[in-house]
Order: sequence, then structure tokens, then C-alpha cells
Amino acid sequence: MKLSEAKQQFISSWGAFGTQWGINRTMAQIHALLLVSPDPVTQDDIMEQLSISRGNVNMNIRDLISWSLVERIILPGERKEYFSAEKDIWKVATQIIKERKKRELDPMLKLLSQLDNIDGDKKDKETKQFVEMIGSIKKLGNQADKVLDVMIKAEENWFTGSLLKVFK
Amino acid sequence: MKLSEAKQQFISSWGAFGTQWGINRTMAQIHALLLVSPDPVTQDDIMEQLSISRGNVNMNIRDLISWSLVERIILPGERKEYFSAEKDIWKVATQIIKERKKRELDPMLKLLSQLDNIDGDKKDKETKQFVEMIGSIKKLGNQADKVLDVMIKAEENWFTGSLLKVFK
DNA sequence: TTTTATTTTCAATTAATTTTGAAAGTTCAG
DNA sequence: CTGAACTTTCAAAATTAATTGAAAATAAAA
Repeated sequence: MKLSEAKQQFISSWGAFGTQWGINRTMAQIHALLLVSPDPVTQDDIMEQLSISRGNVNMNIRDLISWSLVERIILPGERKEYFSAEKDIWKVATQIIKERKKRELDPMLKLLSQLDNIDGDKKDKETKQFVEMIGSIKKLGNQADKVLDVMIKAEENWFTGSLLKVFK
Repeated sequence: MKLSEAKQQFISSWGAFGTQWGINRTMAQIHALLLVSPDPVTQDDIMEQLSISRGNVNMNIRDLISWSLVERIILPGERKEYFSAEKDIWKVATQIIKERKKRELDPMLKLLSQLDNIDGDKKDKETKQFVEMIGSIKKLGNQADKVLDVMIKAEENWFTGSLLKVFK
């Protein structure tokens, strides 16, 4: 398989994959492009390679930067900005976990703890089911929270070594 | 807080939460409603409680059934169908992991292994970066695959007990 | 300062997804 | 069978999300 073909395939699939996870297709594609680009690239490079508008590139790049997956690079003596993605895939994964946890899991746990205190008869079937369900989701969420926290701090070696041993 | 109010809050937030994860808002809301309903409910109940059309309920319920999160219940002597959600939240979580793994991770790993063999000079910077990146994503994906497989088979006790111990 | 290169913004457009609702299909009691 | 009760389908409509592109803003060079 030719490089250009494989690259196209990767970028387009990464975009489709992202979509299923609630990530803007273009953002995922830009990320994919940067992941396989050894050198920093410009907005114009991205516009050309993905056939998308300047505004679109700009917004999605900023988004990727806010996720700390991409950094802005100023080359000395150059007017244009360049962009480069974090290439250590373990760091990429933990960074995504960290951000999604912060943006989604934490707020959800906060909400659940607000739904805790229900007025009225705790013996009522409806009330009982609600309180129990919120409680068990909260419990699971808190456990996931702890596990993810450790993962975020861990080294990749720990994952491949120690943890996989636990999983025999 | 009143039950009805808390329930509304939960359903609507669960829907918003689902959206961020690439899950249809209505599907997530129906799931939330069923999670906090102690008894099986009908399509009409769902239509009324969420103010949505019959077709919408029907399609999303089928989707939930295909995820094995909801089951169809026929009450003896009744003409209508009833629906009920799996209430064990650990089972819900592992079932979702199982399905997403099957529908998303597995196909992605399959794709990556097809992008392995690139023609041309492995010393070329572009080629090298591509091959290495695909390789490391594949490696991480395979590790995640193993970990998730064990989780899917595990009991919740294992998660709360043994695993959390590993995480001190 | 003025000019030029480059980035950012955002209203308008386009695309993608979701929802509706009525018709067709199914099932079952009488 | 027949018809009422109920479920399913799917084209069209509505909604939501993403994208464009040109104008405004910014920053560096002349």
C-alpha cells in the first residue's frame, strides 16, 4: 500500500471514529493528520490536505489546543504559525481521559449528588427506585473517577506491565 | 427536591450527557426514564413522559434493545408491549463497553492492521512517522482491548475490591 | 506610520441528524 | 374471516451541528 493512500485512509477513518465518540469529524481528521506528520504544519497545509476552509481549520485547531493535544509553534524568522501534535500516544490517551473526565464525568457526578435528597416517602416504589438508581450510578461513577485518576498519573510502563499482570 | 423534578432533571441531563458521547439524545433519555421506572412501561407512557412521537419511541427502543440494555416484556393477558431496562448498573456499564468495543474498537484495530504494510523507503521521514504512529496506536488499542475484555467478564465485586486495591 | 502577511471571528449557508406522523403491517380476540 | 389494537416503517419536515468565506483584527516588516 502506498503511503499517500494509507494516510488518506487513516485520516478519514479516524474522523469517522471520532464522530461516533461525539468528536467533530474535522477535528479528529486534523488530529490524525498532525499525528502522522513528522514536522509541524501550517493552516494552509491543513486546508489543502483536507480540502477545508481556513475558518474551519482555525476553529478546530484551537479546540485541539484547548485539549492540549496540539501546540502552536513559532519558527524563528517565519511569519506563519506552525502546529504540531503530541506524538506519544499514551500521553494523548491520558490527556483525552483527563479532559473528558473534567468536562463530563465530574459535572455528571456533581449533578447526581444534587439529586440525592428526594422529599417524600422512601417506601414509595418510584421514589425508592430513583434514589437507589442515582446512588448506584454515583457509586460507579466515583469508582471510575478513582481508576481514571490513577491512570492519568501513571506511566505507560505501568499500564503495559503491572496492570496487564493483574489481568493475567 | 420533589421526585418529579429530580426525575426530569436526571432524564434531561442523561440525554445531554449521552449526546457528548455520540449517543442519540432521545435514546439516552428513554434509557434514563426506564432506569428509574420500577415497573415496565409502554410506548405510550414514554411518548407522554418525554413528549415525543410514537415513531421516535419505537426506533430508539429497538436501538436500546439491540444494545441489550432494554427488554421487551409481554404481560399475560395484555395486548400492549412493555419495556424494562437492566437495573444492575455494573451490568449496564459492561454491556455498553462490550458493544462499543465490538462496534468501534474492533473495527478500528482491524483497519490499523491493514495500514501496516507501506511500500517505499522506511527511512523516509514521512513513512517512518506513519508506520510508527500506526504501530503505537495499534499497540495501545490491543492493550485496551485486553483490559476491557477482562472487565466485561468481571464481577462488580472484583472492580470495587481487587482492582481498586491495585489503585491503592 | 503604512503596508503586507497572517489569524480570528461570525453571520449565513450547507450538511447531517433526528423527529414526526400517517400509512402499512401485524397480531389477536371475537 | 373481520376489525380493533397495537407496532413498524420511512419519506418529508424540523432541528441541530458543522462549514464557509469575507470582513475585521492583529502583528510584523518596511
